Amino acid sequence: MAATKKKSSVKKKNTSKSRRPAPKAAAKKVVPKRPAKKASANGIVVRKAVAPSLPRSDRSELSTRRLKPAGVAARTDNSYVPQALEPRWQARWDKDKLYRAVIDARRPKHYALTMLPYTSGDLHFGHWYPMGPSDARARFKRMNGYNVLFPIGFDAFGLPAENAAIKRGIHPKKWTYKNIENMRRQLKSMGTMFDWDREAISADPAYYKWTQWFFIQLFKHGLAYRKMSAVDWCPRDNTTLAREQVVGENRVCERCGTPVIKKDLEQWFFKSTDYADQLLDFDGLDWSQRVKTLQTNWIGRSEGASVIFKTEAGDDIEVFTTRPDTLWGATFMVFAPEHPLVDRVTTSDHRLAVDEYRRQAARQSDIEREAADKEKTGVFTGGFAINPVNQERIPIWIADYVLMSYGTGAIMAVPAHDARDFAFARKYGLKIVPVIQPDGAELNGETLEAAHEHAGLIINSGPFNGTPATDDKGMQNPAVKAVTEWLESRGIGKRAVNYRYRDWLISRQRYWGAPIPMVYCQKHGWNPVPDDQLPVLLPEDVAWKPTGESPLKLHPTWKDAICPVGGEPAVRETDTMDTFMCSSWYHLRYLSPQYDRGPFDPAEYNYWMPVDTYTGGIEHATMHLLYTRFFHKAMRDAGIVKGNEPMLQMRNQGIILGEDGEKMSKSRGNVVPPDELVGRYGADALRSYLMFAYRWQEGGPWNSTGIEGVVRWLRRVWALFTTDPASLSQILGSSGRGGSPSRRSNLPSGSSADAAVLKALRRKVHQTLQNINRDFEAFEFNTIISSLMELLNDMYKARDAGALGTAEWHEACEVYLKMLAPVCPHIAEELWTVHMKRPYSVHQQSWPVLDAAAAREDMVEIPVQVNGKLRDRVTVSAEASEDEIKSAALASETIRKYLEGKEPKKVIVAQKRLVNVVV
RNA sequence: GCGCUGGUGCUGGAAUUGGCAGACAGGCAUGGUUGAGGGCCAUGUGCCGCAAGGCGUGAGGGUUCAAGUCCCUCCCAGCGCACCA
Repeated sequence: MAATKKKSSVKKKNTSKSRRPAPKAAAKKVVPKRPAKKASANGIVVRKAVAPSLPRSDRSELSTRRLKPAGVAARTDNSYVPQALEPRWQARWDKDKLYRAVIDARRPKHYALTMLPYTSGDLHFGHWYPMGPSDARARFKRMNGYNVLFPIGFDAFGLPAENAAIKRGIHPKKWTYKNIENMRRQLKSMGTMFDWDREAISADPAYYKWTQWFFIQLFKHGLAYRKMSAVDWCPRDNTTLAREQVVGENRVCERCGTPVIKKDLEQWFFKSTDYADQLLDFDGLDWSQRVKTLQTNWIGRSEGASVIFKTEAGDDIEVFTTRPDTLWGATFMVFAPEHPLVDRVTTSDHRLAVDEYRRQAARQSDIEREAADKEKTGVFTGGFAINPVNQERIPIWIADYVLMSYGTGAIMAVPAHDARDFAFARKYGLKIVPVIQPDGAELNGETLEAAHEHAGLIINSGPFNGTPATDDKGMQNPAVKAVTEWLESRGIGKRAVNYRYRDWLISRQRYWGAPIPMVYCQKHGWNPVPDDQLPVLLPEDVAWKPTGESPLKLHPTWKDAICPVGGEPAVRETDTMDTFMCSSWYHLRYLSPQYDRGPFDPAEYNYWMPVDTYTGGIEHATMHLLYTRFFHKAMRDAGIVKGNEPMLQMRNQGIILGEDGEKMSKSRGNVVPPDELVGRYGADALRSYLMFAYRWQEGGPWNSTGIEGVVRWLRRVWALFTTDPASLSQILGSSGRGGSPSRRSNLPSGSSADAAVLKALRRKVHQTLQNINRDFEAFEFNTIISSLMELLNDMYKARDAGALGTAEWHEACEVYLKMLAPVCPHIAEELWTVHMKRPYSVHQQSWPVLDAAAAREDMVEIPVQVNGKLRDRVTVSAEASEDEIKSAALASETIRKYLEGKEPKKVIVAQKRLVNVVV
């Protein structure tokens, strides 16, 4: 995925909080939280030693009352040292190919996909944050019996790599592949279950061969075309950009923030607009409303009518309007300055002014021209048009608020009911005729102060007077519908739909990308390179610094080719493809990265596709996520893939900000380097902290003290499972299967726990399991960790109450480590395999089965309210009837006191969970 | 302007379908353990109040026995789109 670097300001949380009195807020910003501690250059607190602090946790354990006599003084070598055990397990899993995913028709498949990283050099929190939890969830699915494919690869082509390479004077290829090596190591250090045998790199010839092949398929199906047009050009990166890569009010380059300019160029486009309506259909997609809305707005569909006006000379002027019901109020027309009919309608006495205005408009940048608050300007052409509904002769103006790029470049202006037209009419003294009368008002064009853009009854409109018009645009508006049908019956207009969406511009005048596999000859025009000549290799001996010309064009021989049709000398296309083309199909390459008879092995496709869950950033909503949907639909129509959508379920994580609440960036010095944190706390701690500290969809600022919480938790986990040799032997002793939970282990236990303690322990275990099952499915990772913390706290209490050595204790330990395994794969493996001596690997165990009956409470504490206010609680059996609960509540002395002898008006027993007494 | 999110203690955040607001952590405070420091353990910690008690999920209203949750109006913040006819 191409890295998106948006300049937009970063989200600030807690609005209500930021409204607090200024001094406090200011103080909060300035005063460091931990004044006494030394901070390193990157803002991370430096402890005395980078290595884990020594066997402290153990010692603390020893100091607890119960364990003191246990005679474990020699245990100091047994502390939790993630730095030692994590790499050991990673190597073992790797060696054993533990996470290799192969087709297995007997098991249900689960394709878990996380957005592939861009090869920018270092893994940062932008990668950890989505990948850690995605990995945990993939592991959860795997333990639940799914055959899980969780692949990874690298988005390796593109501008950022090329720019970085230029800056350093290294060849982009060298730079990129060096980064990949480093990133691979970092991804492994996270303890992820990626199937490395399926790794795919978009800059490998074996990969881009098929990217090129897909281009040719699009071309063959009429979906790739070349067109001369005014395209967005980044003057700094020296390349064209897709509409989607131009962002913000100031229309800047999405990567470098430079304002883009327009340039007339002949470029390759994909006809993505053919799929506009299908892309608006999210049926069957479990995606967030946010992404669906972003895509819907981006496509910008509007329904209305196209209406044919005539010039006095008889030329047709087609306009698009969402409000054909206001046609009778169209008192002038406005053309975009570039409109082809401008020359023909302009009269000689207005030519000078018109030409001058057009020159000015052409000189202005898009930014100036599109500024919404700019006062509208325009000039009269001297020409007139005939309104087809009432034969009125109306003046034609040109103005730069009408865009050639939307609709037809000409509009009918209805000043009485459109704010822009109104402003224009008032400024230039044009006629204003109201055609929609709001309830109880009498609009007058002379005195109207603002356009009336709301509902009312149609007036001044011949056959439609009296028709009610609503606020709705499109055919939901009865007036629009009626007028459109009338226009159609008379042949002067028809129903029409317009989109904001543009075709996808994919040509790039840069070096580091997949060459566009097309050849041009004078006789046969543009033709695709034959399949047996793919890939069109990207040459390495090229001066790849951007000059504005495609670097490949400057190569002495590369562009020389033979026309595949007639064999004449021909020229290769020297532009490369937008990297978003590479990332539109990477999920398919993962299926069979070595396959060379097609982009993917059909057998793999049939088993694994579609993607079941997709995770990644929302910043790609109108880019990658829209492109890949378009790509899939186009390839479906070409018969290459199946189904309507490539990714069924998607969840988007938020962003981790720097500790100062600002977006992490090197220049701000607030970047938190994951490698350093792994070195200090271990991957398990980092994984679980990132899950615990935020609502995953929200993200938030990094907090270097907050991580201490999960570090403590993991030390306590370690301590519980390792400090007491008695518990260890008993766990081993009862580890044979078939031990019914209620049966005591027959090993010497010294257990003093009573049945209630054990029952409560088992209840808590299964309640936790129930919650964790639910939370994994719902991507609610923070409560998974807090549930595990809660259970651990209860296990400590149960241990202190003498639960050690019982079957319930054994079950709790086993279930605990299985639930911990997806979240903290290393510590769970170590405790499971080494300390509990259970069969390697914990990651190949099946998920614990929920005992719903055990999770149920048998005595419940029921809050009793009087008039909705909590006054007392009564404890009743979970089986108690509503009547029994009611009498128990009314028997309470506290409640009787509140009743003051009166009879309650009403007593509500809510789902056996609460009693409310109404007096 | 339009659209989508969201607003809960000092902080991050919990709260299945409307049913005990503040789980779990961080921070802070007090005590214990320790040669010291760190670590660990225990207890406390929404706000007001001496207390009884009252108040409390952005603001105001409504529905309901009961509202963080549903409805209406508004405010604030983030993000997206934006002269789109």
